[in-house]
Formats: sequence, C-alpha cells, structure tokens
Amino acid sequence: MEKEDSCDTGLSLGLGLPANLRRRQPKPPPPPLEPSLTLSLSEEIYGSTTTPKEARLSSPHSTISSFSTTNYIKKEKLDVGGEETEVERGSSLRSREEDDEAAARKKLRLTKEQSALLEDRFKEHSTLNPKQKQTLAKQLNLRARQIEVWFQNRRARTKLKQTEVDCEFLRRCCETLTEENRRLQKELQELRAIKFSAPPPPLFMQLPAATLMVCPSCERIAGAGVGAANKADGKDIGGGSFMKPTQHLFNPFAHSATC
DNA sequence: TGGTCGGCGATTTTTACTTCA
DNA sequence: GGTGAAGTAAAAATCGCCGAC
Repeated sequence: MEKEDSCDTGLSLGLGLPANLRRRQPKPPPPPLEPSLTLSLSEEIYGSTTTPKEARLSSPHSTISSFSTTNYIKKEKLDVGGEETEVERGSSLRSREEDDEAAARKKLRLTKEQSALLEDRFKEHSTLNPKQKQTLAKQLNLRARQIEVWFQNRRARTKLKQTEVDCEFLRRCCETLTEENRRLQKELQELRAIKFSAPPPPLFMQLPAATLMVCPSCERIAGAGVGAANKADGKDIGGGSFMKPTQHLFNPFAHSATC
C-alpha cells in the first residue's frame, strides 16, 4: 500500500473531523518530474504528436498504464532515482513539462481484452494472492498495483449490486407484508362485525374459509380464530388477543410438534 | 506491542458519452 | 448538420482506517 502524502490536506482541514469525513483539497500540481523519466513517458506513450485519445484508439494494447497517475510517478521517482535532484528549468522546458504533466495525469482505460481477462479471473477468485497478482500483471502488461485496484473496485461494484438486489428483495417483501397486513385487518373487521351481530353460529362457520385449515398430522380443524374462540366465554372477546395464533394454527413453515 | 500488509469505504479524478444551444 | 460547452455515468485511482498476522 502506498501511504505517501498523507498530510497533503493541510493542517487546517485535518482538525476536529474524522479523517474519512474531511473533504480533500485539490492537490497542488505534482512535483516536477525527472527529465529522463518524463521524456520517455510522454513520447513512449502517446508519441510526440498524437493526443492521448488518439493513442488509445490507435493502439489498444499500448501500455499507457505504466505511468498513469501522479502517485505512480512519485513512487517511480523513488524507485528509480532514490533521491530528488533539483532540475534546472527554463522556459523551453516548462511547456514540455506541462505537456508531460498532463500526459502523466492521464488515467488508464483498460482494453476490452484486459477487462475480459480480469473478469475471468475475478469469476474464479474475487481476491488474488501476491503471486497471482504478479502473474496477471505480467500477462496483461499492467502493474500489480493496477490489478489490485481493479479487483478492489470490482469487489466494490459487486457488493453494490448485491446491495441493490437485496434492497429490491426487501422492498418487495415489505410490499407483500403490507398487503397481507391490510387483508388481515379487513378480515378482522369482518369477524368482529359478525361477532357483534346475531347469535353466534357454530364456531367454524364464523371463520372465512381461508382461515380454516386442517392440520395434516392430527386432522383437526385449525383457524386464526379458534384459539380465541376457545375462550369465547371469557372476557377476551374483541381484545387484542382475539387473533392470537394457537398451537393448532397451521403454519406451513413451522408446524407444531404438539399435534 | 509496534510494524507490515491487504481489504474496505469514501472520495477524487479522468474518460467517454449525451444533450443542448 | 456541425460544433463546442455543460452535464453525467462509469471506471481508475487515491486516501485513511482497520484487522490479521
């Protein structure tokens, strides 16, 4: 992992806020590059006259990835140079460096072939060990770090998609339950209406057919109102427990062992 | 117990594409 | 119809934190 530049947000921003809530300030322009590096960079990648877009289109396998971000460049500098040296710069150098900076900031866009292979590997394993990473990087002519980043982002996308799917599923569940609740409330009202009008018919006739079921193991009639009806002579009529399920309420998911 | 490494969430940056005047 | 600016979604990359070792 690269942990450099951890303080580049400045002191005034860092105080009093969790680090991950701090808004980052735009970075200052990247430090000047070593001439040898930058020259080879821009020319190697894009050629001296073509735009990045042209380069990308004309050469799908061009390894723009090599120096795709400022961060990589900084690291590259450490790897290659070891220590920073002051580079004398004149006006002629500046415009060239600005071009190079712009080129260096260019971000890699993976080719279809690269993406396809990465997808294949991801299907096999959503994470890679360092050796697999190196191998894949070599195979695709990318940096191991880029492979790592791609897998990280891919995992994040997968997770996001799964979250969306889960969310949709829960939404549908909620709709179904709301509808079911509405239906049961209506049924309850009807039952109450029946209860308080006319002398009560035999118990099982009070219940809508849908609520009456025969328990498959004991073959007794079960229904949403049976439990309450059993104590219909008590004081619980019309109370909150009227619909309280009993052990003989047939639940296909949790049929009681008491039958 | 401190250091390293890898994964993750949040965020930024860049690209490619679309829309609109 | 061609063109450039503005808007936007997607993807690559960065940053900081955390847990495992």
